Amino acid sequence: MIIFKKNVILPVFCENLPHMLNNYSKEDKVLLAVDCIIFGFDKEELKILLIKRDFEPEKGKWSLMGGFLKRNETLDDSANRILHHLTGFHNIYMEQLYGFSKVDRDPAERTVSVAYYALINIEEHNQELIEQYSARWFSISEAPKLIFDHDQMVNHAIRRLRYRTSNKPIGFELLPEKFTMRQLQKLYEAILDEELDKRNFINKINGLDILIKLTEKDMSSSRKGSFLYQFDKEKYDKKVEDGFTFKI
Amino acid sequence: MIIFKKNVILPVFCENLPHMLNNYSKEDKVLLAVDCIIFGFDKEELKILLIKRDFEPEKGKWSLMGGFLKRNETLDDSANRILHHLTGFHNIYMEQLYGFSKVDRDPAERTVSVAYYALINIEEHNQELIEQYSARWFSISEAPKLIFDHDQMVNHAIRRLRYRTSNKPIGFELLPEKFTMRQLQKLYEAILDEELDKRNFINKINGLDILIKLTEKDMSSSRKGSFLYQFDKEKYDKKVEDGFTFKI
DNA sequence: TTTATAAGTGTTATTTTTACATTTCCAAAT
DNA sequence: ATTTGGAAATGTAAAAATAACACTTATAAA
Repeated sequence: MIIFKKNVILPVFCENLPHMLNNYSKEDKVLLAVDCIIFGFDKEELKILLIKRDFEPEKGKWSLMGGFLKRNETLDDSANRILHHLTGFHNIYMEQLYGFSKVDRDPAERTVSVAYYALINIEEHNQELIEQYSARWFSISEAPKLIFDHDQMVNHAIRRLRYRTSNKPIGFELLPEKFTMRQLQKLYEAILDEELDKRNFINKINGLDILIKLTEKDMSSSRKGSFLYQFDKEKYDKKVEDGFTFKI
Repeated sequence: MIIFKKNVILPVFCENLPHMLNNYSKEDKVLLAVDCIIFGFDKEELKILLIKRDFEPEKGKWSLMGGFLKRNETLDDSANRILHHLTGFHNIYMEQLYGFSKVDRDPAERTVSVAYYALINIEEHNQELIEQYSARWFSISEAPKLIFDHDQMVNHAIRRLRYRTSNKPIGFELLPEKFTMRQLQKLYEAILDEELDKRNFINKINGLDILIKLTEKDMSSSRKGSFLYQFDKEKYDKKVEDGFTFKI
C-alpha cells in the first residue's frame, strides 16, 4: 500500500528525505537475494556445501545456495526456506552475516544479497536433495572459485564463525549428538585454523561445565576407546543467562 | 536487464530454485531502506542524532535518519549519501550493522532496512543542516521511543560499538583531533557502560603505542592542566598490518 | 601374554589483569 | 610572595588466566 500526501508544502531538499515524506512510489525497488554459506564438519575438516549451476549465466560454475526474498517473509524466513530446500531440515542454526550490494554483482539484474551462514551436522543431510541440486561438500581449502561475490561471502562467514567461538558454543551444532573430546578439539582447530594443546583444551572445556560425559565409548579410533560426550543445552542456557561467555 | 530462458525443460522443483534459472522477473522486489545510527560523544555521554518526523505516518515521532537505496549505488554509497545530507561531511566512519526485515515493520509499504552505524565528532556537525532536519542529539539513556524497529537498531548498534572497541580504535572517531586522556577514558566508559581504573587505563593505552603526546595542554578542566594527545593513524595502521588487536 | 596406539591426566612457569595511594603542577585567592 | 584547592600524573604488588610440557592407562589385536 502506498500513501500519497496532500496539502504538504515541499521544501526544495525534500526529494532527498524519503523518511520525511512517504512518497515511496518514486523510489527504486530491488531484488533481494539470500545466499547461504552452509558449514559442515567432516572428521578433521571444515567444509561448505556448494551447488553447481547448470545454466547460464555462469553455467557450470559453483555457487552458494540462494534464493529471493518473498513479499511475505522475513530474511530469516527466507534463509530457513532455502536451507530447508537443500537439506530437508528445519531449525538449522543460522545467522545473518552481511548485505552485499555491488551494483553489478549479478550481471543479470540489480540484486542485493543478504548472506547467511548455517551450521549443520554433515552426517544428517539429505543425500537425495543434495543430488537433486548437484550439490557437493568441499573442504574450505579446496573449494572452487565461486560465482559473483560468493567467495567474499564465504570469507566473511569464516571470520564470523571464528569470532563466534568466543561467544557461543557453535561447535556443537556441527557435531553429531554424541562426540569425543578429540572430535571437538579437531573442530575448534579447523575453525580457528590453529593447533590447540590437548590438555589445555580439555581443561578449558571441562571448566565450562556444559558437557555430559557418557559411560559409552567410541571404539573406532583406538583400542582404548574414547568416552563420548553430549552438549548440555540446559546448563549452557542457564550459564548464558547469568552472563557468562564461552571462550576457547 | 532481465534475461528470459528458451528451450529449457523445467523440472517441477525449479520454481524454488532461482539461482538455477535466472527467471528473475517472477520474483518480488522490495524497497530497500538504509537507516543510520549516528553516534557522537559529548563530554561524558554517548549520544545519538535523531530526526523528528513532521508528517504522517508516525508524525511527531523521533526516528533514525534514513533513505532508500538507489538503483545505481551500493549500500555503503547510500549510507554515505544519507550521512552527508545530515552532517555535510564525507568520509564519516561507518559500518553496516544488520538487515531488518519484519514484514510489517513499515506500515506504509513492505520495506527491508539495512542499518548502519556511524561515528562523528559531535563538535563538527553542521548546525544548519541539523536544524533543517529538526534533528537533535540525545544521550542514549534519555532517547525517546523511536518509530518502527529503530529502537532495536539502536540497541544492536550499541552492542556492536561495544564489541568494536576490542578490534578497532573507534573511540578516536568520536573525539576531537586533540583530546585528553580523561576524555578518552570517559568515552570508553560511556561505550562500555562501566567505570575503568585511571591508572590501568592509561597504562593500557600507552602500551598500545598509538598516541602522540603533545606538549600542549588543555587548561579548561584543572589548574594543572592536562596534556593533549593525538591519534597516530600511521602507527596504528602499521600495527594492524602486523596482526595486532586493539583491546581496552 | 605381549604389543601397539590413542586416550587420559596435573603441575609449573609465564603473562595478563586487577587493585590500590601519593605526589605534582598550576591558577586563583589571599 | 605565599598559600591553597583540585585535577593530573605516576608505579608496584597481588591475583588470575594462560601457556608449556610428558608420562601412564586402557584396550584390541597379534
